[in-house]
Parts: sequence; structure tokens; C-alpha cells
Amino acid sequence: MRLAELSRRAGVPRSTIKFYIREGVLSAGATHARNQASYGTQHLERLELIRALRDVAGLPLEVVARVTAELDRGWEGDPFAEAMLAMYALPSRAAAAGDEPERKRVAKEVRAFLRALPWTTDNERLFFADEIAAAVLQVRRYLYADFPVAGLAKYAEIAWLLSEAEFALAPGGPGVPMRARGDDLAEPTRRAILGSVLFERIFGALRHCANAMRSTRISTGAAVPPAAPRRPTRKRVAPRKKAKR
Amino acid sequence: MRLAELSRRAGVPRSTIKFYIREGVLSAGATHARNQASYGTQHLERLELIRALRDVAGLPLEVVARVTAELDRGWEGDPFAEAMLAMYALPSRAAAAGDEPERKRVAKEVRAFLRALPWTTDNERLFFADEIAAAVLQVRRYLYADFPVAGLAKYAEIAWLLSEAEFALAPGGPGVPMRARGDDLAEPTRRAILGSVLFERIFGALRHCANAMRSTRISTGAAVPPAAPRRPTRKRVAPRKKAKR
DNA sequence: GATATTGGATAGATTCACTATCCATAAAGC
DNA sequence: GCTTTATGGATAGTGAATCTATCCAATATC
Repeated sequence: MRLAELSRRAGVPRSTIKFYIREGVLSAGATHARNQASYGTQHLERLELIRALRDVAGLPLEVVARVTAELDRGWEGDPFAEAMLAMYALPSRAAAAGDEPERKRVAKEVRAFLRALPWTTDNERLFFADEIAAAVLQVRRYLYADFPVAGLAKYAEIAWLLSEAEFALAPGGPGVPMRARGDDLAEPTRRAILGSVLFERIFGALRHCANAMRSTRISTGAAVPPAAPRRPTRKRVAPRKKAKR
Repeated sequence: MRLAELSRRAGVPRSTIKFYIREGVLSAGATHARNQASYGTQHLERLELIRALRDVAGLPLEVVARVTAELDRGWEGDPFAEAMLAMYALPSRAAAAGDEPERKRVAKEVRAFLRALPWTTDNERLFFADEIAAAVLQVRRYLYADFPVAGLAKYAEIAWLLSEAEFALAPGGPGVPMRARGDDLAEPTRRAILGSVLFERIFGALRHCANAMRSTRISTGAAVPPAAPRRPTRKRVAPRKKAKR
């Protein structure tokens, strides 16, 4: 397909597509003459991923570029690894506090902490240690000067719980099967990446809500119901029916 | 204190402070002559909050302005309500998908869902319903065309769990007591707001990590340890009463 | 051969968050 | 009182990020 068609189908202006190619988030089409190039469905898919990442997560193009670069350098045999590795190019909100040696020290501590978790796999893929360390340093800087790395334990536990829920929801997972949108495009990689950012958004909103409710209960003296001690998770059977459309 | 001193103490350039005042994120000093104004500690605190919100959460100034406006219109008697209401000015990543009526319909559904939760307090403060509805619409648009509102249940449960952990950590809460940084400035409101954004960052990093580990385990066929079935949660000794202040 | 479209290059637009300069006025030091 | 310095307000400029518009010669299509 030609640029014009790609533009029309993706709903992105020609000039923007050219811009994306210039910036390296989108690969150039196959040129077979000085001013003739053709684009494939992979360009369309990539374009949709870029827009989603920008619309939903508001990621800067530079980060999107890292993600797509990760996607491009082939993990063909292993869509999960592919998606996940791409996803870990995601965060890097950088802006860590503290000086270099301190960051290194905390990162080391965090790695040790992560390794001690029951669900850690290997030692090499602990990229996030730096990210987590940066967050810890910010907490120390702005909130609790002596926040211990061990204070992450509860959060780690809950994060693992949340990842269970997220994966259960993935089509093919143990959750309720759902029809994926645009099946031809919704390959696992794209779904994994989008799922990560979309459910981050959902969960964030629910978290705000929970915090509000808890604080209201506390300040009005109302009873604060305990966090569910993991009841049998009743409704996994049928009851969850449809939604519209 | 004069502008120069405020600037020096907060580590923010004079021109930036003036800019913040112009933009309405910071209130003007008390002017007692055409070119004389004095600033109080509340200006210093506000300035530090603004910087933290920008550095840590990367919030756009417009959102910071909403937060500070919320703070300024007095909830004096109730620091919790104050902090929380300010915090709910936070999100609004807007950019909802779908048309007006659809959004309204989903928001209504979400409100009903929230009201049915065991921990919802009143019906008025369901601001987040719109935010959550927007997120649901994005999930439907980009991922699962028929994602049901009921699919939020698991997430809501986990969010409540997380909010428990967050509140337990607050100084004065049942968590490990920690020394707050700069006690004179760390009034409850500031701590609540900063805590919200900081722990969002921490938890997000841990979540990425958990997802990575889970996906690695799945793709390599390794055992996937179950999310803790809520073990006795050892340190719950004194049954958790109200939080600080 | 006439017309329209293409890819590539370049320049402009827009927004955001500052930053710098100017200036009449007030304060501080002498 | 007089000089120097600092102040607040206004205005303009900067730089990054993300597009958007225009121009152009080469190519495609009729």
C-alpha cells in the first residue's frame, strides 16, 4: 500500500507518518524507485500501536521508539519474551534523586530484595531494579528519609497478585474468554503491551477511588472493611455476562 | 520573607516563581507597596509541593494548579478530606474514547459497580467514575471490544488491598514508624498527596517487574507460584486503627 | 503528453514550561 | 538626602516536543 492509503487507513496525516519515520519510531516503506515506496500491514499495526501508546499512556515518542526498537530486533520465537522486553523499555521516568554512588548502592539492595522474592526468575533481567531504586530514593527524598528497601515487601506481594489478575484476563488465559478487537491486528505482542498500559490506567483509577474511600471512612470514623482475605473469588463461574455492543 | 529569599530557600529561580504566580499555581505574596511583597512559609511549602509533583509524577502545571486550587479552598477542619479532594484533581488523563452518550452510559454503570463494592462510602464522591469509565472505554477500543464493567471486580479488590498497605505506612499508622523528612513542612496534606504519587511510582515499577517475571515463567514453562493466599500477614499485631493525626 | 500523486526535504506552527530583560519604584546603607 | 541595590510587574524570548504545511522533482496513471 502507498503512503496515502496508509494514512487514510490509520487515520494519521501523511506528514505525521513521515515524521514518525524520520524519528525512527516507524520503519520506512520498501522503496522501489526514488519516489515510490510501499507499506505493509506491519506499518499499519505499528502505527496503531504508536497512537495507542501515545493516547492511552501519553508516552513520549522517545520511549515509544525504544519499545518499537525492542520489538524490531526479533524475539520471533517467543512472543512473550518479545512483548515483555519491549515493555521494559517503557518506564524510565528517570529523574532519580541522590548522587551516583547512592543510587548504585540502593539499586544493589533492591536487586538483593528482588532475588529473595518467591517469584523472581533469573538474575539478569532485573532491569527494573534501577527504576525501583529511583522510586525509593524519591520516597526518601520527599517523604520518609529512612524508608527501607524491605518496605517494598507488601507492595511486591500485591504487585504479584495484580499480575495474576492481569494475565488471567489475557485471551487464552484462565479468565473469561473475550473477543479481541480486530483479530488480525491483535497479535499477542501488541495485546501484551497495550494491556500493560491500559490496565495500569484502570488500576490507577481504582486505586485513587479506594484511597478516597478509605480516607473518608477514617476521617468520619466509619468502619473500614478489611481487604478481602482472598475469598473463594466467587463469581468466576458464569455470572459475569456481557457488556453491550 | 522576600522573593529572593523564597527563591534561595526553595531552590527555584525568581523568574520561575513569578511564572508560577502568574499561572495561578502559587498565590501572590502580600503586597504592601507597589513593588514590595512578602511571602510566608506556606509559599515555601507550596513551592516544594509543586516541584515534587512535577519531578516525581511529571504532572503538567495545569493539573498542579487544580490540586493547589483544591487545597486553597479550605477544608481546614479535615485534613484527610482536604488531601483527598486535592488528590482527585490529580488524574484526568482525559482523552476518553467513545462518544458522549456512550461515556455517560458507561460512567453510570461504573457508578453502580462502585456503589456495590463493600468499601464504598457515599454516592457523591464518585468523581473517579468518569475516570474509570474513560479507562474502560479505552480498553474496549484498543483491546477487548466487550470488556465488561464487572471485569473491574478483581482490580477493585486489589486496589483496596493496596490502599490498606499505603495507609498502614503513613506515619502514625500501624506500619513501621518512620521519621518524616522535614517535619515542619511534612504536614498531613502534603504527605498524603506526595505519598499517593510516590507509591504509585514504586508500585508501578514493582508491577512491571512482576509481569516480567510471570511472563518469563510462563514462556519457559517454569512453575508460577500462586499469589500469596493472604498468609497471616504477620505484623498485623495491633488491629489497625485509624491513621495519623 | 497531461495531470495527479509520491517520497523527501525543509520550514513553520503550537504548546508547554520556563528564563531573561526592562523599568519605575521602594528599601538599605551611608 | 543620596546612591546603590533589590523588588515586583510586564513583556518578550528560549528550547524542547510533536506535529503540520509547503515545495519539488521524479514517477505513475490515464
